[in-house]
Amino acid sequence: MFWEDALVKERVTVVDIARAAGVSKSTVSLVLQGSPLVNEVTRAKVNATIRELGYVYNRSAANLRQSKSKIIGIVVNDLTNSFFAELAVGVDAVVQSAGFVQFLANTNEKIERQREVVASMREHGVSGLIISPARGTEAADLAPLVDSGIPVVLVVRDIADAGVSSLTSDNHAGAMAAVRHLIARGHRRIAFLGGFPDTVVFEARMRGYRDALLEARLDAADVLVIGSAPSRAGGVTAIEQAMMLADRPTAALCFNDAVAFGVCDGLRARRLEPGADFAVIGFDDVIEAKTAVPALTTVSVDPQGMGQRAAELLLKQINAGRAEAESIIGSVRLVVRQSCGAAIERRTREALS
Amino acid sequence: MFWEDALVKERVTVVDIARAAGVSKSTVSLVLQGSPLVNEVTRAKVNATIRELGYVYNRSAANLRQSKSKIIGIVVNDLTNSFFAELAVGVDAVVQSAGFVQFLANTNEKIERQREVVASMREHGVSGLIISPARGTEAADLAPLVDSGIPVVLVVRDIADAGVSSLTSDNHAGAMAAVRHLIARGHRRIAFLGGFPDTVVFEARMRGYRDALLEARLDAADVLVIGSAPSRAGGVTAIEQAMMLADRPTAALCFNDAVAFGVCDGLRARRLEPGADFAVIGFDDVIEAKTAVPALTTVSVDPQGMGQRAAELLLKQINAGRAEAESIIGSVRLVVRQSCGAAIERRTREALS
DNA sequence: ATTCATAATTGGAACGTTCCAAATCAGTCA
DNA sequence: TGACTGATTTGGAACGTTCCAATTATGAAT
Repeated sequence: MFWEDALVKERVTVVDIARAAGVSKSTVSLVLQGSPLVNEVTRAKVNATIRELGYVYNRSAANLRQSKSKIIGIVVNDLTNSFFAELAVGVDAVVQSAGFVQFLANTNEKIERQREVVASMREHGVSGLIISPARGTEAADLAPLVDSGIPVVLVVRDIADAGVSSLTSDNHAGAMAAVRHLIARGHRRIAFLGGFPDTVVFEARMRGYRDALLEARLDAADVLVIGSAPSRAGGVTAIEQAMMLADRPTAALCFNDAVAFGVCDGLRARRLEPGADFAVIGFDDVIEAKTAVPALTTVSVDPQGMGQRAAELLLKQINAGRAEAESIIGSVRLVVRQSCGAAIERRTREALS
Repeated sequence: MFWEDALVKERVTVVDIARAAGVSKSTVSLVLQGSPLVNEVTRAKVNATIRELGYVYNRSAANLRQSKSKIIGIVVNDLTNSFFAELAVGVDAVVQSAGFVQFLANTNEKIERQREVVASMREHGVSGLIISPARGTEAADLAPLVDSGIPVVLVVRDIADAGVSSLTSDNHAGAMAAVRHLIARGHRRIAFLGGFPDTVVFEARMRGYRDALLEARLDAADVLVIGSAPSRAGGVTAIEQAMMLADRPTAALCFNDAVAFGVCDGLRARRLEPGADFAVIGFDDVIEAKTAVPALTTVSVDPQGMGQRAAELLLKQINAGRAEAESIIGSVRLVVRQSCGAAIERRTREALS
């Protein structure tokens, strides 16, 4: 074992570079920032010494001086859900290319946790924040952030009167499209399964479901909407409950894809084949939706693209200084695959003709 | 529209607090750090003014002064894979409780991207790094990090001679256990499906598979190991290829759960029921494994727990200054559920008796 | 030679903390 | 009273950048 003395030597700074390259620290700083003011040959010399001495830029110092950072924060309420994981990679992709790095925190729907992480991010001087707020978050919770002029963009769940930008999807229209499709396929008893009833997303999707039913003068019975955790496990319990009903549904729109997968699982547990014996439609279009069997018919909100757009919106606001809050409602489209039984029906129809 | 003048006023700092509370900035600093040196009444007074003026601590400044931060970095190669998402939430949970915040970056297996994010994290002065290295990462890629004394813990994939701590799982033993189980259930033609053959994880699991076969004097034909992307889609293609074989397998150990789900999908596409007509075993035990139908038999590595342990190991090293590199090989256990057909066999056996 | 413009470089004062050494305070004891 | 405690408090110099204003070098025009 050696004493590794080399490790103990102190950090190399711009003045070390300056001394070694025979210029002033100001010049080194200019080079670091890629300023066009410095002469090509000195720039080369400086860059050479930087490499040679193994200099690493100290962003803490820079942040302190300029009172701004190349950091953005992203806080989600459930990273375990593919939807949010994909959202995060979408964000990551664009912030990385912009030379930013992201703090990521998971709140697990705990509002206290959220308060802590947001405070911590503020102390670290994030330049902006993308947040999918935990259930029960109020405008007041975001106030300190927006008062201090930090751009915030809400994703997925909007908060009324928060005065910040938001990026949501057209949940109402998506749900309507899905239910209309089921009705067109001949279904008359359609359930709405999964999700926490006290969220604005649930509310919007459920309203879309109901409006489509009403439009077709169908029964929108309360027993047919069954809440649950918005997870695969929640889907299993929701479909079980639905199958207890005296007058069983023959199709369901699910709160999200995770629930839809759970519903398929629950169906199979009862020896029912999703897509053939029961139509199921999801919401989100997570990556597995395409490859699952049966492939999931779902309302595509493109989580990764949503993350990208959120990040772009945030960066725009950061660069613009203080920008107007804008609310974007992303459009959404029904992508018809196997799980709603459409393909099977087509096949039988073809066989008959 | 108002001109929101209030927003423009500059940041409040410790000297503002000091002035307002009638003490020196040193005292305020002491209070901030919870030092026992300060008198209770002044502490209270200071805390009051802090709240009153809406002070927010500037960690950039503190980091600069103390040349250390409360930031750790975590870089994963595919956040879209539930395994890594869960790993990340495990890490998040423990670092958050320790008052740290995490930079999270996704490399998408791009080694260039990885280089960039690691460099960026270094500039930001992370106190430690948890990394699941991208395919093809070499010890040399981590050298600058370890030379500068930043603790690093490798997760999932170890790198030979990197001189850093690592936390992997006993892939060889897990694979053996799984295959032994299949053999005990009467299977004789067992495939190994999915994964990139040039990774150490693949290598270890495949060796375990092979050793179990050899142990039982069974044929370990090369055609039965079929690589693919370690994803759901990869699983679909792998099983398709396996079913092309003249002498088809009746069971498969899959590289990971994502592949296993894909294999189930592919089986169903051919009207084969996983668990009844074909036994499949996964690897990882991601959260959906339990609720899927059929519930997935899999080798449990507890990704979230793994993230936690990795974070604990890292924090230990950070606190200890310079610690010995330790390699932990997490133990692993086969959790038998439905997809390997065990339950079904038991049922038929019971029916016969 | 002098002036002027332009290009390139530079010293030094910030930024908001922490931390050391030193100073002040309030008792206590001779 | 004065010296001696222990408990609190406090200036001021760092930390590694950036940025302003000012300086020097270079060359062209007079």
